[in-house]
Amino acid sequence: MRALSSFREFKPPELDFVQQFKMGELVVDAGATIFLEGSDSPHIYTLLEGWALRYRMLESGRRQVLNFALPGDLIGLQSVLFDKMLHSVQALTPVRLCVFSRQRLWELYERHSGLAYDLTWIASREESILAEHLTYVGQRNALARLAYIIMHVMERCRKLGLVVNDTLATPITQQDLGDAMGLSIVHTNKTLRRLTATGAIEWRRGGIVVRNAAELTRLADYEKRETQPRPFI
Amino acid sequence: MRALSSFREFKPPELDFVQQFKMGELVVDAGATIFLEGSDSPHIYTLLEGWALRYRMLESGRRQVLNFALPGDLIGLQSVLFDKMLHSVQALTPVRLCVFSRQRLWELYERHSGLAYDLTWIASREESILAEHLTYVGQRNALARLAYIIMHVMERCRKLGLVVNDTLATPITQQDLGDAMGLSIVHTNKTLRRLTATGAIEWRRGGIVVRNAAELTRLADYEKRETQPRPFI
DNA sequence: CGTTACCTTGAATCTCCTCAATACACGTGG
DNA sequence: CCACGTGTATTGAGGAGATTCAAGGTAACG
Repeated sequence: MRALSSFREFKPPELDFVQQFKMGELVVDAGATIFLEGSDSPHIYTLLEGWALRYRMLESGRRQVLNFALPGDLIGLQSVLFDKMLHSVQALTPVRLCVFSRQRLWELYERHSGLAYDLTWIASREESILAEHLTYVGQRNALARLAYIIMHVMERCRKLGLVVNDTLATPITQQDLGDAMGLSIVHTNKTLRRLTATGAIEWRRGGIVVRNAAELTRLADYEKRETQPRPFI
Repeated sequence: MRALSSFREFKPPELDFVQQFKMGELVVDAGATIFLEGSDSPHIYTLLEGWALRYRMLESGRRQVLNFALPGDLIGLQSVLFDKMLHSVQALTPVRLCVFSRQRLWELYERHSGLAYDLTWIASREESILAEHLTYVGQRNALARLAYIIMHVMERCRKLGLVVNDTLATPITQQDLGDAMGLSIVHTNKTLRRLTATGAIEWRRGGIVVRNAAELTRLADYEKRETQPRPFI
């Protein structure tokens, strides 16, 4: 419930609306497909707990990971705006979802302009994340790409309190990282070993440790672009 | 004025609002920067005439072209939602812009839920275009990437009536294409020559001719994802 | 204790990049 | 009208980075 509100305070009527907007909860197994590209679902979700993956599958068998979905993330907005989903979403762990009705979204736009604004904001933030990924995949080498995507995930998880002792427990595999940054699994592995060798991070089965955050940022050749949301007045 | 409405019919009150929402027109020279990354503008625009480029510049001098802006496109929504632009926008030709006030956007959300919905829709469509670009840059080779980006531009321009006799007059350079698809200028050129040699397209100074659309689609290894907007009820 | 998913490493190959040089088109000023 | 500068396109050569193929190794799980 608080998931959506991670970036601002709700007003009481908004909270009421969101509360009755909620249709229930759904729990899916690890590995299950939450949305299939091309499908048309009557629901949208917010992720309450667990990890998920947004991706596009090609006929060749190749996969482009678009982003990771974390608690608080809205999933399936596209199936509201378009007549079908344009990417798939898969659970990486057992996942708990909050279910909303697609129908009642019209009401949201008519009665709660603040929440409508938030939806535009969410869509636009997703866009800017993809823009950043695209910039890395298009313009940087494997080492910088992997350093970046690890930074990106760590940073988001840090804000959610999922990072303890600079350690993040995550179901992400090297295959996932490679598919996100347009690298083969072999090159991903070799580059990840190089990255570990610098002492910036440690890669473990089921976890990532950041040993030297400054070095990681440097290796990612990261140019900070801090943004603040502009609140709805 | 009709630019924004390219995808649906406006209701009379919405039309009224948009009409008085407009603050005037702005004309900029070819090469001028419309938005600079990191800046904070009190205006947003729609492109009425001409070509523009959305891109991110890196300190290293490399550039990632995110997308091309065409007549009807909204420019600068990010400066409303965030406290700054996260990419730059540059005019490729002399450009005519319709200027709107950022302030009055709140009004739009409060009084015209249909238009608010449209803004979310626009943001989400931009996201899905970036997802498709990312998929190409991440998963396909130079030939498919270039075939794709040319298809993409031609398709959008076709809908705007800018393509006559399968020919598009465009200010896009090989450098632009390369920066969009993450390829060096040299490799872009060589691959473009190969693409021309197949007979699929013809590359001219200031123009692209599609000689064999089916072949171009095949070379792009394109998997069609037709979408319809879901109208606001 | 065997199966499965994930990680690791070496070798050969190829795509794509950088460097370098040249050609072509267009506009400007002498 | 021609010389010149500038932005764009073209081509060759050499090399770095990434891919594919192939073969193991390791941890988790029933």
